[in-house]
Amino acid sequence: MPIYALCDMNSFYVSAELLFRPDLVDKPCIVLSNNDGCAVARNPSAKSLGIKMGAPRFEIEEVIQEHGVITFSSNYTLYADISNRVMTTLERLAPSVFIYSIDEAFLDLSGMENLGPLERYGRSVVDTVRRDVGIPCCIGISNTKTLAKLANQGAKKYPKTGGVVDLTDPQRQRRLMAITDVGDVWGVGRRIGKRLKELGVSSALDLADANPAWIRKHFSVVLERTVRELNGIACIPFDDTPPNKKQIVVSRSFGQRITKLSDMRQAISSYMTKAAEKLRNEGMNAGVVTVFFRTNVFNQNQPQYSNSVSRTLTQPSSDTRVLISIANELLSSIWKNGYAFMKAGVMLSDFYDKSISQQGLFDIEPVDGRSTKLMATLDKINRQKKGQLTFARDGISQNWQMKRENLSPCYTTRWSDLPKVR
DNA sequence: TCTGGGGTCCTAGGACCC
DNA sequence: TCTGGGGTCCTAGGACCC
Repeated sequence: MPIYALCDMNSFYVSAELLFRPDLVDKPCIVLSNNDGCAVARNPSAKSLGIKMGAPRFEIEEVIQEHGVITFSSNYTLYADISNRVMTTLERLAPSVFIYSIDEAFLDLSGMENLGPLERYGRSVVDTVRRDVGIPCCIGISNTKTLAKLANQGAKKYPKTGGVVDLTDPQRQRRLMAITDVGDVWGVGRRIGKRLKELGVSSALDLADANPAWIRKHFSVVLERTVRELNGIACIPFDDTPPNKKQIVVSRSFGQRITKLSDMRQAISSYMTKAAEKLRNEGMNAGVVTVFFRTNVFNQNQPQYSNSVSRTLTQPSSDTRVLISIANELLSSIWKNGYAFMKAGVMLSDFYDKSISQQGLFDIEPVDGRSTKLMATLDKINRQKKGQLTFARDGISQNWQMKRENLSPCYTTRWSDLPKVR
């Protein structure tokens, strides 16, 4: 039987911020999403004030003022760098690591149960990450990913576990599932959780004991797999080779509403610049370009308009200039005056490997080697200093840029922001 | 007034073909 | 004029995740 450990950072974004602000550790702290829109990370002290994950800022404004909650705008450059450090540490400690998200990784411990108690191993991982990177984490261990996730939640929820739970024992699994809400099971979201409860399935244990065929009939194969995983049958492969991306999306809400086509052009062009950069990082060309935008769906008093449009390219490309020009044509085709737009984005999909797609049988245009070289040079310069070279259409004024009022410095990735020791 | 962004997987249904 | 069944491919939309 396989053995998996899930290592999950505690309040990751806040923990990353507090690494550089140890003076604030005892205060309630939260990190806000883009545009300072809602709370996406809270330390325990902020959680105890009742600030919920994803709560819009205007709803918690009172609590913030009353209790002096420290708010950080999200600083993804910082979090990505700290995440890299954690993952590198984990790779040193386990034979196989699958990075699941910026703050979570599965470790494959199969065969290691003979080397001593798994719980002791888990504790050594927690201690090492804490010592080497400074970030607190919890470990859950079991025979399937879904059970490892459950174990991890137990480790987070019950302090006396010391942040490590070995859930390989079936009796222990049942005990924990009995006191876990079905909505807290990995793979059960708000909708399905509600429907399950209406049908009398209210705990994780109820779900584990449900008939898989019945679940498949009333829900889906996805939930059926969850049932089997809760019973210790691994259905979700470990998968330590991340598959190639199938689509790239760059979208943002604006700091101020956009009403002019010229502003929207700037925004779309700058999103496409980012998307094309990601695409080249993947070593891919995109065959389909999509542009979309929408007004504020929360404000039903304003006239609403949202639309999206796609085009299939005759020649897949990763050239920023080509992609921007197509995106702008698409934008013109669906643009309407008289609306206040809140959000827009671009999507690239239908990817082809660069080295293969360049010799397609039906290529009409010869492959432009200069384009590839130009883009490579551009990426190199921008890697050294972000945003050094941009496309004129990205615009200069950019008054639609997102709001980030409490942005912390890039402590670890920009020389000028390096913390100073006095 | 103020409500994130970036992904994946699955399914139902339409278009089309024989 | 009547009008079956089976297959494939594609897309939109729903649900989930962090």
